[in-house]
Amino acid sequence: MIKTDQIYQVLHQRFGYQDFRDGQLETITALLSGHDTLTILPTGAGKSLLYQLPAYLLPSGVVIVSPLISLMQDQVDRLRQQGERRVIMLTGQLQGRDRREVLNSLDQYRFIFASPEMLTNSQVLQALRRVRPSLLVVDEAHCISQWGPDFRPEYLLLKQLRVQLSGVVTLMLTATATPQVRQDIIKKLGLDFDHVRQVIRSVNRPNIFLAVNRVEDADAKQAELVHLVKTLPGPGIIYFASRKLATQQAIMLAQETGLAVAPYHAGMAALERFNIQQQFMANQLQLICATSAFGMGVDKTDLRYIIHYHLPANLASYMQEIGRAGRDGQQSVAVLLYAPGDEGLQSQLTTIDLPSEALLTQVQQGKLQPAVLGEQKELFAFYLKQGYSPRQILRAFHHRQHQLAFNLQKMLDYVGLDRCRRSYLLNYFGEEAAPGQDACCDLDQPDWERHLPMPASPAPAKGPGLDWQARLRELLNVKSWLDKG
DNA sequence: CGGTGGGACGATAGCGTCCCACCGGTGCTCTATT
Repeated sequence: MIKTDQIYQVLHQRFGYQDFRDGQLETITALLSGHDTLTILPTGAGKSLLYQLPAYLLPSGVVIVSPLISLMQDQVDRLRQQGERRVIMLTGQLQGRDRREVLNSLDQYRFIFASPEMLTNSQVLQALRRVRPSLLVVDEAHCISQWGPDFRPEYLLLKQLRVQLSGVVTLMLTATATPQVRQDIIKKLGLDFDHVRQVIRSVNRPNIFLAVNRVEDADAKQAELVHLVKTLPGPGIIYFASRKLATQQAIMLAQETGLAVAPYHAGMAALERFNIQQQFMANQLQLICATSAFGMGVDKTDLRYIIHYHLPANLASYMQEIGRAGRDGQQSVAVLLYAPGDEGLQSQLTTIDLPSEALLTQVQQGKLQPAVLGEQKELFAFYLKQGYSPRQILRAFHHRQHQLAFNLQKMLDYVGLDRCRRSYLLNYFGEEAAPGQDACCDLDQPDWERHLPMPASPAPAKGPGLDWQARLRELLNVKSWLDKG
């Protein structure tokens, strides 16, 4: 049994902190006494320490499941800066002899980072079984619920991974999860809800003002967007549900406002995406026009506004996206622009084209190639390979469709509210309504745009060789934003 | 659902209008060609 003073000793000596922050000791104690734990803490609250510290008290390695290679890279870099050398990242980059060597000596690593896809590879799994890890960490655990069923189904195989690792103690980490999502995460990992310790802190962000600006049509929305970007101090992010529009509006806003703007979406080259994120962090860009691809791992503290040009798919995504504002505690705003009919795009995006049962059956029996299943062929092939019957698969997807439609409806209900938006959001996240506060939402303060105590924008950085306008021209010249839409 | 691009058509020489089909987000890994 590990004692509390041993925990503090590691905290002082290894990490150089005097004391824990809210939720940290509770989580670490639960893990070290063998309890599976779900911890929900806001970004910046020190979630990495929750597994880094136990790693120095446990007898074997810690496996961390992460949805993005860039997130893993950040963690690996940070650990190496702290002087930790026993860190490895298992990705598709690691091939051939290097890969064999790493897998053969996997037990010498203290921190093993990997994607869910990599963890279900049979060679990796075999190596992991030899390691007998002491702790499995699921970072950004809401991805299991959000992405697992219809985008990255390997997330659902983590349940089997846990069994094969003899029910390894599991830590689930996220910044936002509704009660429904919490239950879903626990269930999809094959854990028993009643036996999982939950360390949950409020998702309320009192310094983020909430507003919905209703407009008549696309033209009015355009005008409102320009008005907001000219009025609100930056830096900021505008979210779109289409790559093309994100790119077009970035160009338009650069011209209209003279700000340093760049688009960001998954159709752009990795290097370009990396550069844009770096420039944004360094204040060389003041505004990003992005799809939902932008955000995870973006830890910029002084974001002043998040505007949504389109509806997000659900309130959980909305909360994650607006939660990127105001991490410095200063006044910030989240404005959702809504024109009648906007929900059409999002409802289309969340519609899965379901094949007929007959077609699925023929693919299952090998009479037809999975290609006949259309764009979602890999997804359906995955479930068939897992041994589900066509009927089971279709039933599950019908259920999923209802759930997605229901979640979108909740998002629309938020738009149409006639009472405090914050109370509604907090209720949705299973919390009591917060006590009244000065700057809350547009329904309490319709004239908010004139009265919010917004801090000034930081001066854009203009170091030598960091001229954003030249960068913009360069990007425009290669037309890469437009070609890859 | 709504925006957009292409083609047909009409009325008359360079272009407007209408209709229809199509598209729209998120990332990992592995494998076969340039």
